[in-house]
Amino acid sequence: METRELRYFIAVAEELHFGRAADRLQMAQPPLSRAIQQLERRLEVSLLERSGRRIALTPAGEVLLNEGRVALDAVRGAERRTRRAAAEPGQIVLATKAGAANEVLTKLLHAYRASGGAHVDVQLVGIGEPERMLRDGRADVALLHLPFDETSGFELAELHTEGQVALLPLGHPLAKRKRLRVSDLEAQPDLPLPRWPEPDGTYLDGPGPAVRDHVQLLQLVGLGRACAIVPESAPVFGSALAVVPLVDAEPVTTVIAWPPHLRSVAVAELVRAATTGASNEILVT
Amino acid sequence: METRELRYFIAVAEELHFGRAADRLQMAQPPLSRAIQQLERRLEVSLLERSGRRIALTPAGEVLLNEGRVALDAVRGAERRTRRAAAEPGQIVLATKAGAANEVLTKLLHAYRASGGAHVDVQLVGIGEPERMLRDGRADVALLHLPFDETSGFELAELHTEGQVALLPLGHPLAKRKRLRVSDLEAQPDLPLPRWPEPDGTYLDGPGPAVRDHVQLLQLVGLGRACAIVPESAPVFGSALAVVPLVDAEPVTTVIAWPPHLRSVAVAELVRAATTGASNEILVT
DNA sequence: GCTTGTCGATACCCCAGAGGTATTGAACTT
DNA sequence: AAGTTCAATACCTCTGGGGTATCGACAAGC
Repeated sequence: METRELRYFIAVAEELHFGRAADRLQMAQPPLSRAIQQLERRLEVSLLERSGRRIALTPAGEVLLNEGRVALDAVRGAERRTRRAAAEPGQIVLATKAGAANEVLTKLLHAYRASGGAHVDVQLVGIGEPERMLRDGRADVALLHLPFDETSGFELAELHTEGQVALLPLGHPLAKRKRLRVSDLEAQPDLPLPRWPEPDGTYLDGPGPAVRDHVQLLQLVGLGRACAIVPESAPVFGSALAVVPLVDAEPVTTVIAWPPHLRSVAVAELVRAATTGASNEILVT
Repeated sequence: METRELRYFIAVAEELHFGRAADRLQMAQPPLSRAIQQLERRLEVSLLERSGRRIALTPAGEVLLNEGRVALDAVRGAERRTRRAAAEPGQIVLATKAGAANEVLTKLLHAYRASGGAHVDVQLVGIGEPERMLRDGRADVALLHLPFDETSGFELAELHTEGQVALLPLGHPLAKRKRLRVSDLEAQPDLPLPRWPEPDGTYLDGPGPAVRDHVQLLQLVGLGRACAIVPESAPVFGSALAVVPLVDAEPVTTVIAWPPHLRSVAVAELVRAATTGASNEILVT
């Protein structure tokens, strides 16, 4: 199976519409229809249910959609990392969520520099981006946050675990409490929890305001439009917000993640610096 | 980048010889040379060092070799699992090393059957094969053994941990001891430890006999040609061998592994049955 | 009911490019 | 210097991927 065929199938499977898929692939519809038929003939598998002019995925089609996405990411990752290895020899790209894991990151970079490591290009990006960048090869390592990021397929080392706190507007009744439970926050219809984007960038329906980044979140809380649950170390800047510990929120673990089977000495050295600096252990080897 | 190009490059990078690589790919040498040049031109990266008529990999070439292997496996895995999903709906292929993890496996299958799961096709295969089968899609789940198998890129759940024991021919001086250390075995030049195959099927040089499977191993020990270090639960059948506990051998952990991002309900159910039956926890989610 | 619009499949054409053979030319070996 | 090895080049063939025009089935509108 060629990556071209995979790209075509994934486009069709996601759009469930040959015309739109062809559009997205910048090609005409007839060759796309033919390519999918040919793929089905070669695999000897029916991937699409063509009842009338509606199309739906067969169970086998579902499998190829899921596995194909992973495979395509792996190919793209290989290509990008090869390009970067040639263009900037010895350089490493580290991706992390802007505003998160600040202390961990600075400690990590200091330890790495002290050990004489190569140049690290730190990319501070949006929600969910570090994971995507690591998957498609735009990054060599990433700092991810469990349980929010999907880490399957990566190798990990744990760096830091912390509790979460509630952010509330000053003057709110709950703001004076010494500690809170998550259910206390959920019981406030006037102060809903915000909605974060799904991996595909869309938002699920719900009462809370849709939120994109940390700054926006702080602003919304300050305006009394939402409350929030954030890791203890999340910066609150000078915002006039109340911070109340949560006793039953899931703890957040910061991990350093890298693609499997990595042989890059630079990345290995960075991981070593990170883990010995934080004196933590490796989860998966 | 197309999988064809990846296949070609990997063949050349492994053989470091266009003629042999072309041979392996069942094609003529000139089109292969051209394909690689074209790949380098498209990526704008020099992958091979052509000094005279010798060939060597550039650093970028090393990256592409490593990452490309993983990516190719992912594509092949997607294809095979799609084929199997269509050919045998609901069926799961579980791969494990023949003769290993017997009790764990039977307990697992019982728990799964009790929970009303689908049909499981159990493949008992050779050293290192379960891992390969999981990587290239011939299996949906595998029982692997840490620290021997390479588990990077998979999701895992721990099932069982056990110590290792020494196997010695009856009558050997060490056979009467109550316990041994690994260094005791290594200090016996007349009774070397056997050599197991590397992932590529070749054997490293060394004093011990090259060994392929468990039966062969038991025979060699019985003949007084080798000693062995095996997990406690490894079956010794009726062989007349001495079994002595080892106090400092690395413990062996049996894990159930599956490809990342799996949405198959059948596999999820099997993993659930395995972990609740063994009452153990999941390592990576 | 007939029309119109939508959407996937078919028919037919074109040419980029993948693969083959014959050959060259550079780099080692003897 | 002659011979050998091995990648690169020249040149040819033809598969098959992509385009346009069109058909045929189905749904909605009047």
